[in-house]
Amino acid sequence: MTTYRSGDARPAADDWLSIGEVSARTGAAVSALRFYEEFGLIASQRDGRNQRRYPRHMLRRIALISVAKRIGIPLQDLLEAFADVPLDRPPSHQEWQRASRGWKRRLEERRLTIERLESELTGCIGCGCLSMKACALLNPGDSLADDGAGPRRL
Amino acid sequence: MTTYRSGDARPAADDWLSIGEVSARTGAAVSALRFYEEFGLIASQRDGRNQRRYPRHMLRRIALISVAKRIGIPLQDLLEAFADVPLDRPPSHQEWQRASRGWKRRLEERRLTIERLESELTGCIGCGCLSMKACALLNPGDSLADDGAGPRRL
DNA sequence: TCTTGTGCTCAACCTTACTTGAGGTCCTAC
DNA sequence: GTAGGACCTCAAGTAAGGTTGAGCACAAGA
Repeated sequence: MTTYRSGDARPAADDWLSIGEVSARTGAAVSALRFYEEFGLIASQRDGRNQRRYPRHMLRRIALISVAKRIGIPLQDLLEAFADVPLDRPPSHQEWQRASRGWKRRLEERRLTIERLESELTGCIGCGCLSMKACALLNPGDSLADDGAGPRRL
Repeated sequence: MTTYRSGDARPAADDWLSIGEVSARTGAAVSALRFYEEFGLIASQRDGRNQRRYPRHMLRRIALISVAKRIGIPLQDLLEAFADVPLDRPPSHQEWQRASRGWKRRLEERRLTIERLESELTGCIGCGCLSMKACALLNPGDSLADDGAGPRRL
């Protein structure tokens, strides 16, 4: 992984960061940043030497991408989540708010799935009933056949 | 996707299910079940015609795998999570409990990450401060350089 | 002048988690 | 007796999310 520490390179201008600096400050690999750019999730401008320069507001965007990655949200979804957040200038308060509402919806869904599974593990397996039929989470479509030989008690 | 409806085939014996039946009852594709078996996550016996037969307790295991998949837990992790749950017989109450404790730890970690991100979106972006420096979640390593041109207010 | 550091492009490769396809076996029904 | 359905194996393909490597450019320092 080619990740460079910030300080190895001087900023070209005060408000623009090199790819190495962005990598050091966000924890995203240089190659990942180029990949995100190609994917359309982030954007950069080029300096006189054809090197990428990132405005500071891109750091927040990249940080959000990294967090989303940690919890397994696909990049395609991020593209939609960021749809109304501009790439070419610092987003306004309203723009972030609009985007964050979409984010929250996605996060909430994910959290609820996990919470259901957690309570299943406590309330169903934990209690020892081991019932497949009674378990709404493990039978999402509720479409079990009921042909005999049901759940067994130990 | 080759998923068969239960009822298309008759069970060979009351307590053993064919791969098609298991697929219909768990929602997992037939090809996925074969893959899980090769991976070591599930197991089957063969009947006289070399066809897979699954004991009923395997349904629960597969259901848990499907749920874990929905929340993005890698199969490798499941292998560890299931390490002490036997494949060859219905797991005992204690065995499920031991395994479920490991599960709960993993789930809790994931849920906490999501909760932190949710509260960030409300408390930080939502409030409009847009502060990169003050945001613990977006700066996990807390390793930001502090070279001027800080977060901007709108 | 030569090396080192940072950056560039493009193509190939990698891992995870499966799916698809080719070619074959049984069994049942028409 | 042949068609169809469910199953088998093994090999190859796919999509996501990158990483790695080759080959090159430019700038600064020893």
